[in-house]
Amino acid sequence: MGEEQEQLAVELVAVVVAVVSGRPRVLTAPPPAPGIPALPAGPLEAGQPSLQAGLRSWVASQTGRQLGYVEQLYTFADHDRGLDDTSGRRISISYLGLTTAGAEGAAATEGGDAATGSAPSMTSTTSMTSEETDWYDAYALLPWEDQRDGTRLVDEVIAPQLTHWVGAAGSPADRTARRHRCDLTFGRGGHAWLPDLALQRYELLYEVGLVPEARGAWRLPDDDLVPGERMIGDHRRILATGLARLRAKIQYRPVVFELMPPEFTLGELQSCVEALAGQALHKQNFRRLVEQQALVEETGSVSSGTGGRPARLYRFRRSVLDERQVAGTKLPALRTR
Amino acid sequence: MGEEQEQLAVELVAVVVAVVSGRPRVLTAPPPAPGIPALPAGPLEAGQPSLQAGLRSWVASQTGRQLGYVEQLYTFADHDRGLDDTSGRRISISYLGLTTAGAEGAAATEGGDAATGSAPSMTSTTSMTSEETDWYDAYALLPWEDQRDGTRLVDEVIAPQLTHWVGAAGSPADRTARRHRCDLTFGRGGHAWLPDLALQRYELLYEVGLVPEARGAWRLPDDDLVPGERMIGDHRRILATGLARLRAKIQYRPVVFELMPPEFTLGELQSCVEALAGQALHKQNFRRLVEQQALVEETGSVSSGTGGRPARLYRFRRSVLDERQVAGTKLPALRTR
DNA sequence: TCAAAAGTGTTATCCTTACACCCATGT
DNA sequence: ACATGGGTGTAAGGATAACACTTTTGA
Repeated sequence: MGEEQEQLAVELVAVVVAVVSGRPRVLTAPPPAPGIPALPAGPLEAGQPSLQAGLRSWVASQTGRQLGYVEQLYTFADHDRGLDDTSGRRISISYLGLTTAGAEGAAATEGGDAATGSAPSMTSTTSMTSEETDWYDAYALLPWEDQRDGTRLVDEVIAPQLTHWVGAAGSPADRTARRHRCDLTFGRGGHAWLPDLALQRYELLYEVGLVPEARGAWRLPDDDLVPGERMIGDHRRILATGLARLRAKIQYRPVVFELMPPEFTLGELQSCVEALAGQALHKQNFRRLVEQQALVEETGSVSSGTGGRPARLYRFRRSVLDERQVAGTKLPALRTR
Repeated sequence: MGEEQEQLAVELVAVVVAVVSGRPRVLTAPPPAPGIPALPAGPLEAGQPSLQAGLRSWVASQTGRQLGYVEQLYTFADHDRGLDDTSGRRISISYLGLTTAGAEGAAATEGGDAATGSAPSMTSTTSMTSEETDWYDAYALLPWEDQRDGTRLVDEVIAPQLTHWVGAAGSPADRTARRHRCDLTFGRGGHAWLPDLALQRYELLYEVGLVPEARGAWRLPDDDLVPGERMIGDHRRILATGLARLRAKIQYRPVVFELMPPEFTLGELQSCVEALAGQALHKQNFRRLVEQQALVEETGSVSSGTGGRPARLYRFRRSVLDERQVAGTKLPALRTR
């Protein structure tokens, strides 16, 4: 095949998620631009036996953390990705990783390519968990994605701006198309809010220019921008991609447990799912669903000090990973608590 | 960030699928090694505004075909990918494309990155559909994936080989693990055959050495290999990835219609889904599902000469693409006809 | 004693799956 | 007439979503 291939720089980017005290967190690396957070990332190097291995080693060296579950997300490579520099094309292969925020991750799980746990870089044995500020609140970066305590942000800030954008369409047909799109992605006009559409929402905001990293003519003046901290380059887009994937995946695969400690109460499990979905769930139905599918088993002991009646402790039935390669874990999107 | 990045070659690979006379077909490019088919592929070039645009132009120039629906599949980049040469690392970004085999594809649909329809290369206006042999029968490449006419191949060829492999495990624990894996991925031992597991099945066969492209010590003698034509490099693995993705996606998104002509009967639609799934479906339920979800609308006319009673013609209700960004198209995997 | 969270029970509704049967055409 | 595929109706079972209610702790 063609031998005149363009030589390119390839970068690995990680969206590593944990849930701490009811909020999803993303692991961030020491930011190159002070004050602007960045995802852990680094160039693909020749010595790395696989993409996953490379990613693991970058995360380890930049954050002192061993990853557990990892899966490939998406490969970005277009020009015009909202990058600050104009250094030509850079290819970013992004991954989604899940851990518990507390302990160091242990064995490698799943993946896609076979990554055995690569040389642990310089930071393996010493538990050099950098300052706790490494775990960035995901909803500080994408605030509109948290719908648990009201929809004020969407109602009062985003919707009016979108309406303005709809009105500014060229033709009437264009206008209806725009309105339709806004209604769907932000769950307005009779449509339900769908947590999975996180990426579409970000892309719409970007297109409308409501987000500071949008470039060129579209970008609105600072006062009109939607709240939410920006990140380096297009890392916020990558984060939205990861969040969307995670929200979708949680509904048909038992991946939540990668975010839980070995023992947990059903309440804690529910609140973890709620944190990810950004939505409250219906308690009884959630419990039934989990039990009915035999995802967990009781440990026998109970957890005290939950504020009320002590709750039974459960552990994940690891065997379902074998039993149910595909059949699925339905943790559905209910609305009321 | 690190400036000492390794320079690498990046390749775009396309799995383009159509369904012709009840069988899924893959578009192949002029093979570099005679007799061994290859997917359309080519290096990423500087002039290409996006990955998708690059892919489209490679497919157009190698096969004279404009793509419609395109989505990113997976990025492969490990050493030891079963490549024939040892020329170091090559990164392959793979895409899944859908078309009707007959006419030239028209407008660009969906994607992920925004690709406007790129310069049509040299082969746009002239309908240079290369010889019909470009469309390779997908089940000639992955024969075990077609379960519609019996399970002889799995029962009589694959299962015995797998049993042998299970027996050759080191420890008893290893043996049960192996058996378990085989039972699940090939739907044996009481488990159902799951069409979505196409990739896992290929990977298992590769690992066991039942496939000619497997390298090194594992590869079994030619007589023990499983039937099925090989492809260049790891293109067969990429094909399996595409088939798995398509089978999964068809169940929750209305992508089948990308494979259908503008007008079709419900019977034709069903047979298309059956071809992809490699499984027969239950007629009445299929019809109800399609109608109930209002995926199609009648055109008013009927198709004659279907062998029996003339069937009503339908067309896809394009508007569902807006209405149902996520909510989904359940075309489920029923068993009986 | 009261708030807070855990946990149980029941009901209506919809979707899935399956079965049996009738209709219209070409040969 | 009969084979072939198109098309309709209906019934059983299970999963979902929503109700209301009881239990056990800490403050």
